[in-house]
Amino acid sequence: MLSLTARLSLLVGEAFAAEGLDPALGAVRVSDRPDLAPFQCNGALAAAKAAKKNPRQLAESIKSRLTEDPALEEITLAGPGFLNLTPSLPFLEEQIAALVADPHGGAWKRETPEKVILDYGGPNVAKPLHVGHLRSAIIGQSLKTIMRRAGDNAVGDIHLGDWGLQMGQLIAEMQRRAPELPYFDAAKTDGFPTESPVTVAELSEIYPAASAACKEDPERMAEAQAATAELQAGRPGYRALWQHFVDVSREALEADYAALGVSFELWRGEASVDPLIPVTVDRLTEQNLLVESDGAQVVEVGRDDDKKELPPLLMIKSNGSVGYGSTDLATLLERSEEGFDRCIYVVDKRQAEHFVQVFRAADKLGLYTEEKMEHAGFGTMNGKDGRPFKTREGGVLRLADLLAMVINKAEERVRENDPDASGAQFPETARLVGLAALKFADLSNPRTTDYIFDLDRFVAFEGKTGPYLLYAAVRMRSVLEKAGVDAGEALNAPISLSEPTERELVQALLSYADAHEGAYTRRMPHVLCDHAFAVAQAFSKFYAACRIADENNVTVRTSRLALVSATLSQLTDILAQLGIDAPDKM
RNA sequence: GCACCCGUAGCUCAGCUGGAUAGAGCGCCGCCCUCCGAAGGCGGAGGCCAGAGGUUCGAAUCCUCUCGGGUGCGCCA
Repeated sequence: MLSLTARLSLLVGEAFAAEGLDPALGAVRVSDRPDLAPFQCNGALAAAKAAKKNPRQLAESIKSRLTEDPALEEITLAGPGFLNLTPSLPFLEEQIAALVADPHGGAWKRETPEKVILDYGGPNVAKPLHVGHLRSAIIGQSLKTIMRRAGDNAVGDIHLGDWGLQMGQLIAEMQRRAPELPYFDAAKTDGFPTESPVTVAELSEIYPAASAACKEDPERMAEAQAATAELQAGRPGYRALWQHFVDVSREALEADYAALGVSFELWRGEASVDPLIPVTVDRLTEQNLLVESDGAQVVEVGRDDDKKELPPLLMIKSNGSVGYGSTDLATLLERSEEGFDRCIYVVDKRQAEHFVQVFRAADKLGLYTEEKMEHAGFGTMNGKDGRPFKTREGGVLRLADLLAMVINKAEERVRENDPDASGAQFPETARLVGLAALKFADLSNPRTTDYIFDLDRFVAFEGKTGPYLLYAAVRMRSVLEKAGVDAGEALNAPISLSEPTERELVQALLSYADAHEGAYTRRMPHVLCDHAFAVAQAFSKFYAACRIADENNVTVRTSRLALVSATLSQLTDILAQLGIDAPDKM
């Protein structure tokens, strides 16, 4: 449904149109001066500039067209031509009633839903998830849910990193450590053991060792590159060993993502498109897009108007192996066969140039035009030194460790707060509170900016935090329960407004569509976080100022309960889009 | 070297399709539980929006330059 500002914009827009001006000038927004009026319209200034009229005079005529409108309690003129608007109580009551009746709960609705593929995984096989993966997973999951809420058919693909040099590094390292394993017998073509020779835990030790060895020793690097090429060429022993790596890693990853509440509809990886690489290469060749350069096969993607020379997309490396440029392009070919309207990559923003290369190559190949593919890049979590976050020991913080810390802290807090210490629900409550803290702390930062990772902030439970939102939701549920209202059901009683805090809460609720649309179109969950916080805050003020369940006047009581019910339902809806579940109590 | 991003309150950050007195949270000071959950509410102190020019009736927001920080720039992903 339309937000309150959208409704008011229509109204004021008509007045502008009646003056022979662009109705878009009637755009109404939340006021900078809430002391004067809750809403304002600055269109008269812009209109006056274009039409070379006196802004104050113009605003005056707009005002006179609206003074009698029943939707407005007051419209005043200020300064050079600002219009200050106060919606009338009956109008607000009518709007909140419409919101309660709205089948979409006041959320924004896309006119033409799209099929969207979101790529927000990208974890590497053999590497445990660390804090760097948190943003991709949480933002991607949130965007997916936000888009679904708007009506899109959105699916997530994990896009496992299972096909590049790191696989060759692992194989080469294993070969040095255990050359007697059958996987390294080049003559052997089948009958490999079904049991993995390594566990995930072992892999997570082997990988960094292999990576470090390659970094300092060119000979080791050469071995790894050779192994990568052979793996990709299909050497049976390597493929068998690789499959074990993938299987054990996937099992661990499934558990890790499940613990985070992040899901994927597609569990594909770079390797799964390997058969499509020759197809992609053929197509590129047919269209004369593939050129030889320094022994490699590349696609030129630079343009004359580029401010900076863009390197070509590397399709086949000089040693015959393929990298992520090739797998990403082949993946787009695969996805194009199933069809999508939009493909969004939720990946570290430092990859921006890579995606420009891939998108341009896909465009040249005729798969999709560039604007159908987006790189929704996100900023880095930095340490206090302004550089990518490292633990005190200098390593990366594992996601599982971070989760455990946050949940432990939440459990301490949950225990303190429970006077009768019944305790049965502690672990689950603590898990929900901890997850909410973690997710909100991350999502409330704008997607694109880097931010300082502060552990204390991630485990904070006061102020603008996930637990604050949960606390508000829990109190709403508690009030409804006390009054004998089923919290799960919408309470369809008329809402009438008498107190200022009720009015403010209603105004907050009626801006849901704006926040949802903003979060959607900008791919910015933090916009929704801000709205959720504003709603929770408006509720807390209302709760502090007004009696609800124990209000004597039955009409007022019923109205307030209905307002609480509407608030709870909206807050729950938003939390779901942030990937946050609320406990019953906390 | 070239390109991109950032510099807003003590701290962490919003606001940036130009509009009135620049917001939030934390921290700090003071107040509020004989009444629905104080993980809460109310009030207060705290800012030449990095600096300098420019465009405009109007600039944190747009343009230029300077300083400071970050990131990226083909065979890692």
